[in-house]
Amino acid sequence: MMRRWRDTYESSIFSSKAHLSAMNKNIQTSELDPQTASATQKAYLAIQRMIVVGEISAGEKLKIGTLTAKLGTGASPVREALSLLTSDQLVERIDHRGFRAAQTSRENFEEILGLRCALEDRALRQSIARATNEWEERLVLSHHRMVRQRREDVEAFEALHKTFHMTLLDNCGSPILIRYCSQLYDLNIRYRYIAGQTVNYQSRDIAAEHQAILAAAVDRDVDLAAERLLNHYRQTGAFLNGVFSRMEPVDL
Amino acid sequence: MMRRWRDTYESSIFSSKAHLSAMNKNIQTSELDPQTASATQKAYLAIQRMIVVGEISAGEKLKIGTLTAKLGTGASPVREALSLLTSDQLVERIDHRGFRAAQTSRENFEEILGLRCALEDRALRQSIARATNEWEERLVLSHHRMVRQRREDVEAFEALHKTFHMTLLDNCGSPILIRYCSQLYDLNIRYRYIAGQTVNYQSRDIAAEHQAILAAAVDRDVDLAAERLLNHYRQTGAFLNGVFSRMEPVDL
DNA sequence: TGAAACATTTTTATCGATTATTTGCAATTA
DNA sequence: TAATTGCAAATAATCGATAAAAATGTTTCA
Repeated sequence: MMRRWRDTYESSIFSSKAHLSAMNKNIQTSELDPQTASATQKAYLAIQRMIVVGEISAGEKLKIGTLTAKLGTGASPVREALSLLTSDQLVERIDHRGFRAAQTSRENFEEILGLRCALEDRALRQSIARATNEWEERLVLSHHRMVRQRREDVEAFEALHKTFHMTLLDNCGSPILIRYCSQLYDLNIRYRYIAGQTVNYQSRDIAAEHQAILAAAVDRDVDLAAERLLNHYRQTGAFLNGVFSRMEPVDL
Repeated sequence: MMRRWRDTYESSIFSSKAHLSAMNKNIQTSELDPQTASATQKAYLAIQRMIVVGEISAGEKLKIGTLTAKLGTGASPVREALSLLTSDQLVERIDHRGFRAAQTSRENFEEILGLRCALEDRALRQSIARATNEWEERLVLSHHRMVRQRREDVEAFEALHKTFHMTLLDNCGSPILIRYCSQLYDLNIRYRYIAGQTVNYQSRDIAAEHQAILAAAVDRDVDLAAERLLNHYRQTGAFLNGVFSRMEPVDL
């Protein structure tokens, strides 16, 4: 019995939070349980996480030896993971000189913000234009799960937050666009971690903003949803820019 | 004497055609001569080329063993190159089942075309908005080189064609956007090769279209240049779609 | 004193071999 | 005959070791 290649890909309404970090498809979406995951997968996720949350700081050298020791795996998987992360713009490679965590800068942050707004605007509009009940339900569900999550567990919340935002877009029917949005999301989050999570989300009512975006999307009001989404990002962007202004350039 | 990391990156007006295939920065732009290039670099370029020009057909299995034999290198570089190509959407990876050349389809082609128009429009507008003499001169030069190249040498022409199109965009000041455009360009070219090079460029006067785009860019007429560029792509898109309609779905 | 040349150490890149997984085939069973 | 199971071959993933290159430190000589 010939099994089709594509059968391996599976997607479920009840997708786990682990799916997420893998949304940009550099690694397989299925098989993410610690048992079966390949060494490369584990290394990819581990290093990505370390860079995004800032455990590895910008520009830091990523020595193969150090990483193999820390991750308890060989050089090949680490190397492959780093190659993958290079494509995500989280790691820079220079021939014969190895890898390092991508540099951060004000310009880079603003580039990401601007591109994100442009691409997510497009994706959201297409997503809503192609809306189905199935998508609408997934959206409501992902929002609910995000709301329910305690804010104290930052990483858990961030995962659900990403799921919500990506669910908004994932009905757009354009896998490449989704991938780019996912990449830009991760790059952006990294700056949020740099600014410090606690400081963030103070004066604004983020929950209300999310609720409003959800409502507009469910109403299938394309313009309103897009406006609210971009506003959401731009406000966060302005807030982070304010934080960065008060930081030493070196720390950014 | 402490040498700064970034010094390795260099960019010159007189960039060679080899730069090009590497523009999406998965591999190093410098050090591309066959002597010093790393095994990974060589494998990346070789496999990318084979997939883009169709020597490796869509969906074809990419066995590590076969590739190491063909490229005369070990498994690690091949594996790393394939990982990189996965991020370029030219290769699909499935865990424990290896790699294969990305599938092609009508939807995929149209997705690429649409995204390309959206992203290049943005990039071109930014590029022109930030125009300098230096950029203008590079642009004229890249156009001249493309015009001068004999059409018979398809690969040489394609390289210069890409250089011209990417030069149009590369003043936009957004490395990530450039990278995405470069990726989409390569994905698109692949479909041109599938349609067959000879058939292409028949009834239209491509040279005139290029000339017109160049003129508008040099005049710094943002709207006109963008309109002409998108038109250029849409016409090519319509042409290819016509070709694909007459092809068996299997061959696409 | 300072810069060049050399040697030493560290680190990266690559290879060859080993292990784990999947696939295809054949035998078995309902 | 169709599905299932078990086995063997093929292939992918990973490891450990080696070769190549870069970074660092030391000496030599102007």
